[in-house]
Amino acid sequence: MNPKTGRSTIRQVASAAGVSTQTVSRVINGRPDVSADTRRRVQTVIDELDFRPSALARSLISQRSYTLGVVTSGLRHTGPSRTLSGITESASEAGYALLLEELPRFDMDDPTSIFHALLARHVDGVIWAVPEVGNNRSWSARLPEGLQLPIVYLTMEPRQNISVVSINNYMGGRLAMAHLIEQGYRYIGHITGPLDWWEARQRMAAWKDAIQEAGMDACAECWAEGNWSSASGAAAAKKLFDRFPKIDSIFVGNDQMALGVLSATPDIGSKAAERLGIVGFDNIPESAYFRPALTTVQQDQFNVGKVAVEEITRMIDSSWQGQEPTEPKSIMLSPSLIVRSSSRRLQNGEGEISK
Amino acid sequence: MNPKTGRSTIRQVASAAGVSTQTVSRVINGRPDVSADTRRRVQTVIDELDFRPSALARSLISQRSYTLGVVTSGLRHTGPSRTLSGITESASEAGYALLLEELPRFDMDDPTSIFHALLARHVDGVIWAVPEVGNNRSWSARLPEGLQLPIVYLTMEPRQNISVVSINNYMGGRLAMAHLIEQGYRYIGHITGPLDWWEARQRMAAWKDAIQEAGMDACAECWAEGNWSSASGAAAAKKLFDRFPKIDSIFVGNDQMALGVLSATPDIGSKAAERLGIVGFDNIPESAYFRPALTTVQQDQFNVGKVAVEEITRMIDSSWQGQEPTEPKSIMLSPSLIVRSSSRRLQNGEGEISK
DNA sequence: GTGAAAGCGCTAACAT
DNA sequence: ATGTTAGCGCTTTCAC
Repeated sequence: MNPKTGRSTIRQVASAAGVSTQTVSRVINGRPDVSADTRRRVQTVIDELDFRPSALARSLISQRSYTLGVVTSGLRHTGPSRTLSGITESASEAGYALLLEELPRFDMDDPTSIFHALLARHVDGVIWAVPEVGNNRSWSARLPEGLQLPIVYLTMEPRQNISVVSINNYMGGRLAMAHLIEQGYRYIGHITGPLDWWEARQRMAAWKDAIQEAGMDACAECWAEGNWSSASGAAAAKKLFDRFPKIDSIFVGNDQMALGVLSATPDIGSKAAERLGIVGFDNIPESAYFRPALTTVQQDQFNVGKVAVEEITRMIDSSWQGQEPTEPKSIMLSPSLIVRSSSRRLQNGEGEISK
Repeated sequence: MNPKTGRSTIRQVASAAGVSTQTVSRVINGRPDVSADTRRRVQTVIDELDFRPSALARSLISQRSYTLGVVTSGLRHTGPSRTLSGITESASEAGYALLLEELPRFDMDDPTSIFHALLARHVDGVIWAVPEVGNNRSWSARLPEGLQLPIVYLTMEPRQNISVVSINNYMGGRLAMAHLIEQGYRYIGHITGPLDWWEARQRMAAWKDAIQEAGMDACAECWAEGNWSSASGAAAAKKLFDRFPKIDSIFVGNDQMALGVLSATPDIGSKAAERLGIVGFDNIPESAYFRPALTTVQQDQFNVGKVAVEEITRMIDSSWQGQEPTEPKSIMLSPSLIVRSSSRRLQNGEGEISK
C-alpha cells in the first residue's frame, strides 16, 4: 500500500504472490496462458490487498483511455441535461468513463482550449453536445488535419465530412402545423426561439412553408421572436394580438414560451385570445398540466445522447482496428406530436393522442 | 508526432531544441532555473510542434490528477442538473477536470463499483451529488479506513465525521408555513414528496411543527404523500379535499406537484378549492407563469454545486500539504421565500416579494 | 543553468 | 506457463 494514495501496485501483488508482474498482468486481463493454480494464488493476493489496476498507467501504455470527452452547455435547461443523461447511461454500458466540460456560453467560436484539456487526458473521442448557435460551429471545418480524434456533433445542421446526430426540428414544425390546419385554424401565427439558434430557424421554416403551401398568405408576417423564456412568450403573444387581431392560433417555439402565452391570454381579454389554438415544442413534463393542457411536439433528447454514444464508440472501434476512419454520417431522429386540449376546436375532454 | 495519436512528446521537443527533456519540463512548468535564451528556443519548438504535455503521464508521476469524480443521479430533474452546472463552473475555475458518473437509481446502497472506477482513474476527490433516499447513505459510515480520498456529500442529513453541503429544507418549510399563517390561512394541509427522501421528510417536519406551534390541531392529519410528479400532486389534492373539505391552503412539497394541484382545483368544483392558498418548493422557472402565479420556496441548487467544489478543493489542498485531514464540516445553505399570487388572501396584483 | 539516471504503474515483445 | 527487458510520457533526484 502506498500510504499516500491508499493504493497497492502490481509489483506488491507480484512479490506477495511470488510471481512476476507480468503474470499478475495476465491474471487481471483474463489472459488464457496462466495455470489454474497460479491464477488462483494471484487472485487471492489481489483480493487480500484490494488491488485494482491503475487505469492511468494502462491508458498511458495502451494509448487508449476508454474515456469520452463530453462538451455541453446550458445544463440548467432540460434539453442539454436529458441528452447528457442519455450519454451517461450508454457510456456506462459501453464501458467508457466521461470527462465533462460545460461551456459558459453557447456561442463560443474557439474550442481550442477545450480540446487541449480533453486531449491532454487522452480521451478516445468527443461528443460535442452544444446546440448550434450563431457561428459556433464554423471551426469544425478547419480542425487540424492531423487530429486523429473521432468527434460526434449534436443538434446542428448536417455538414459534409462530419458526424451529426440531431432531432428533425423541421419535421416537428410540420407536424405541429399540419395538426393546426387539420383542426380548422386559418390564421396561424408563430413565436420563434432566438433566431441565431439553428433549431429555432428550422421550426420557423416549417411554419413558413406550411403557411405558404396552405395558401394562408394573410398570416405570412404574423410572427415574433422570443428567447425561449416564458416571459418572452407572454410578450410576443401580446405583440401578435396587437398587430394581428384576427389570429386564431399560434405555433410556439417551445413549451416554456407557450406557457407564457397561456398566462398572457386572460389579460388580452378578447374572445379570440380565449379560444386561441396553441401548439408548443419539447413536451416538458409540466406541459400536460398546463390549463389548457398543451399540445406539443415531443423530442426524445435522451435518445440523442444514446445514439451519440453508439456512433462515437463505433468510430473509435473502427479507427482502433487500423481501418480507415468510417464515413461520417448524419442521423436525424424523428419527433412526434402529442395532442392535448390546447389545440382542439372541439374541446372534447383531456385525453392524449400521440401520432 | 506519433502518427497514431497525433501527439508530440517531450522527447521530440527536446531533441528538436537541442536540449534535454528535463529542460523542456522546466520550461513547460515555468521553473525559474532556465536561461532566457534557452527558454525562448524551447518555447518556439513547443509552438511549432504544437506540443502539449500529457496530463496522464503527469498524474501518474505526481500522484495528483487534478480530476474530481462527480456522482449524480436523475439528471433529467432540474435540481441535480443545476447542481452539476454549479460544479462544472467552479471546477473549471479551480483548474479541475470532472469525471462524471450517473447512478441509474437514487437508492443504490453499494457504491463500491463506482468508487473503484473513479479510483482507477486517480481522482483527487469525489463529490457525491446524489440526494439521500432510503438508506442509500448507510455505507458512508463504513468506508475503508485506509481510503485517503476526500469526499463531499450533497443533500443529506449532516452526520459525524463527513463533509456535507445541503439546503436547509426544514427552514424552507418554516418560511412557507409562516407566510401562510401570516396570510390568515387556518387549515393548512401538506402534500409531501416521497417520504423515503430526506428532503421530503424535512419539509414535512417543518409543516408539522408549524401546525403544532400555531395550535392548528384540526389539520394535523391533513396530509398526503406524492412522488414529486404533477400527476401525484393532482391526485393528492383530490384526496385531501375529499377527506378535509374545510382545507383552505396547502403547502406542497415541490412546484411540479403544486402545478398538479392547480390543474385539479377546477374539477373539484368547491369555492374553497377556488380560493385555495398554495405554496410550492423549488422555484422552477415556470412557476412564475402558472395561473395563479405560484408562491414558492427558492433553493439555489447551482450554489450547492459551487460550495461543494470549494469544499473539496480545500480538503484536497490540505491533505496534499501533508496536513492532517481537515475537520469534516456540514454546510447548510438557506432557501428564501418568493411570494406570488397563489398564496395571497387579498389578490392584489402579480408583483413578487422575496424575503 | 543544464543533464543523466531512475521510476510512476502498467503492458508488449520476446525470451525460456 | 512464466519471466525479462524495454518503454508509454513525464518529473524527481542528484550530479556537474
